[in-house]
Amino acid sequence: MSARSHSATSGSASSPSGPAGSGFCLDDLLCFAVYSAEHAFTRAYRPLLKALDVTYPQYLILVLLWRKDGQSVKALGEQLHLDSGTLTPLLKRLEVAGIVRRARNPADERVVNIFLTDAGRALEANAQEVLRAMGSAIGLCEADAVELREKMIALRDRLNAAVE
Amino acid sequence: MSARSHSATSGSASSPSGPAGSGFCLDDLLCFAVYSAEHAFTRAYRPLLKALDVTYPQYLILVLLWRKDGQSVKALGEQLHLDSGTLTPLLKRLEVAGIVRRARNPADERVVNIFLTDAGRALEANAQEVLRAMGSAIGLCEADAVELREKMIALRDRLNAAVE
DNA sequence: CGCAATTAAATTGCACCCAACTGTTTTTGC
DNA sequence: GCAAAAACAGTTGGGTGCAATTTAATTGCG
Repeated sequence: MSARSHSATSGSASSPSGPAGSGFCLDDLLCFAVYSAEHAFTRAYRPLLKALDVTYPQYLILVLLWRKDGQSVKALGEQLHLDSGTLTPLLKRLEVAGIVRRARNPADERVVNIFLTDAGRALEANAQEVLRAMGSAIGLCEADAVELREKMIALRDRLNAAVE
Repeated sequence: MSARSHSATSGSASSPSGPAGSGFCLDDLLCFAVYSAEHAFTRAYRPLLKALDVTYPQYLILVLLWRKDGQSVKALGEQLHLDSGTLTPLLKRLEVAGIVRRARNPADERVVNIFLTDAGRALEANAQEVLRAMGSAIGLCEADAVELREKMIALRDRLNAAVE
């Protein structure tokens, strides 16, 4: 008898707006709430990141590198939950843009380490402005944002665990 | 003096795991929590939806059509926050799969209405099983799931409002 | 009525994301 | 030592998502 909650059954009284059909409402689904919030974040970031000339996933890579430079493709992938099929072309684009440098690890030729260029490091200053703008767009006090973030991380980890 | 919270400043004491660098930690960012939770949902749905032979965005379209058949491309797009550039090829794939039928609206030839086929309607029964499995993977009681969902929807709407 | 503005889909081009596979390099098990 | 297994990045192909443009149909205003 494990957890059995739905948040998304076709439940009797949960859809005040439903005009027709037998199905459930999209806004009843937690998965859709997360799906559409994610798109809203991407949309909100887009104009801000245009100033840095990077996309949102590229920005997440930069966040990791600003914190710790020279990480391997695998290490970056584990933190973002992305594999080389996504990362290799993305990192190549960052390299072409002059933001990172890719270098085989001499001690282990299987590994490629990613290093920020001077230009890549310089972007961090601009990113502070992005953070500030997003903080105000989110429109939550610090405590509420932290609580929501922790719940999302916990949800993510449970979902990942359920897929093994 | 509008809202000014970040949930994501490089804040003093928020990163217990931080080994290096000047930047902030990825898990400190609410946007990343949502980003990775969304991917976790997609990953969790993938094996379940494989039984129906549809992808996750295709499933969301079906949820809308099960509720109300014959909606226009525009109507579907407004509910999913997607435009015709995404929907047209997706709906064509559903049509090729024999799940929906696309038909120009005789009353307004600009509009294309999407109708479920018998096969498309038949999938709804299987979807109940998907819902049940996701409910247990989410691992939240109904009340917590509803609360989290409402907070995500509110966050999404604030973000969308911030982009105009 | 007639034509400009608007609306709906479709198209094009680019970036992301994943599954499946390939080619090296390193580690392991004997 | 050396062959099998594992690890890592890269490649390919298909689906998603969005900006910008195009085409066709409708509306609205003079």
